[in-house]
Amino acid sequence: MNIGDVARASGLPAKTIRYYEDIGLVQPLRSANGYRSFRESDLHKLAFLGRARALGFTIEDCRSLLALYEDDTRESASVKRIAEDHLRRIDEKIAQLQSMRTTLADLVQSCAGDHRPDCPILNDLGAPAAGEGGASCHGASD
Amino acid sequence: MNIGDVARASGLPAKTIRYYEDIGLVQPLRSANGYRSFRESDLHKLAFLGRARALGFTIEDCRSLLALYEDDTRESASVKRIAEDHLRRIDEKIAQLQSMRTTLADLVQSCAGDHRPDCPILNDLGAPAAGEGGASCHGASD
DNA sequence: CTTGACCTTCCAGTGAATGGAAGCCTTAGG
DNA sequence: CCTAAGGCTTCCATTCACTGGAAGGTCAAG
Repeated sequence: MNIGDVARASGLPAKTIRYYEDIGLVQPLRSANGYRSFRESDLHKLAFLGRARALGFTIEDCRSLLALYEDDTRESASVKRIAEDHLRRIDEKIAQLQSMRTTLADLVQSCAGDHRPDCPILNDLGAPAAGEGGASCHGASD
Repeated sequence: MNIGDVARASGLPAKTIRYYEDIGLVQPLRSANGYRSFRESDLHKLAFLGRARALGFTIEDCRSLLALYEDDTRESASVKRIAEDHLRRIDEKIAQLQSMRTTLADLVQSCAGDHRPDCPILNDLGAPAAGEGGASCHGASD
């Protein structure tokens, strides 16, 4: 299979597949013409990677998961640990976003959104109201 | 004020403040020795930026918000539009993370996490169970 | 022989910083 | 006067996971 076939079959862009080869996640063979030649097992790996990435695992997590997947002496505890760590990171992210969301929704709600310049959103960003409802949300945004 | 003072006062790392100058968000003066010299108004802007970033606004959003902040002929509708768009993006992100979370929590819950190799998490990533609970979560992860 | 769809490599850019190296400036102490 | 510490400067590289694009080789159909 050439890269285009694999892209269609796995749902991953060809660019991404090349990138995954670059960083050593898959090692397709090469045909005489220099084209990548993917085996079934490569396709299977790529599908695995696609699903793991869709669940938000980092590339390094994916590398570990793939190694465990191919290791029949693995302990499921190792897999679970990675998944639990990731779950925790997701929960943190959700909490952070929800905190932003609360503050932001308040601000949006309080803004008239008309032709006049008065704006509680800008007021808050310029100098958060002491005590209640300031944009005092902590933590990075990404 | 030198950059260190402003960093302490605004809570932003000096590196970040230099970066904000680089991309034109603040324009501190320079002292004879080449050091950046921040006015009160610069500090105020940086505090504004810090709060806007903490709410997850992008740098480009911040640039627009800052321009509106300094424009007394603004219409609050312009501000509200930016905030509403951002709120929508946050909601999308939360929804996406929650969908991941649901699938992942199911998988984690179903994994024994012991010394044996059998692992529903890897099984699912390797070939999602048809019908129910596959890692069929769509959309990018960042 | 040409066209068009593939494929290749390499380089650059994304967002929003962050880390580090190499080197000037300033101030306090000896 | 010399030195050491700490602050400041610039510039370059790195992060993460791709993505876009240029320049060019390959292949099958007409």
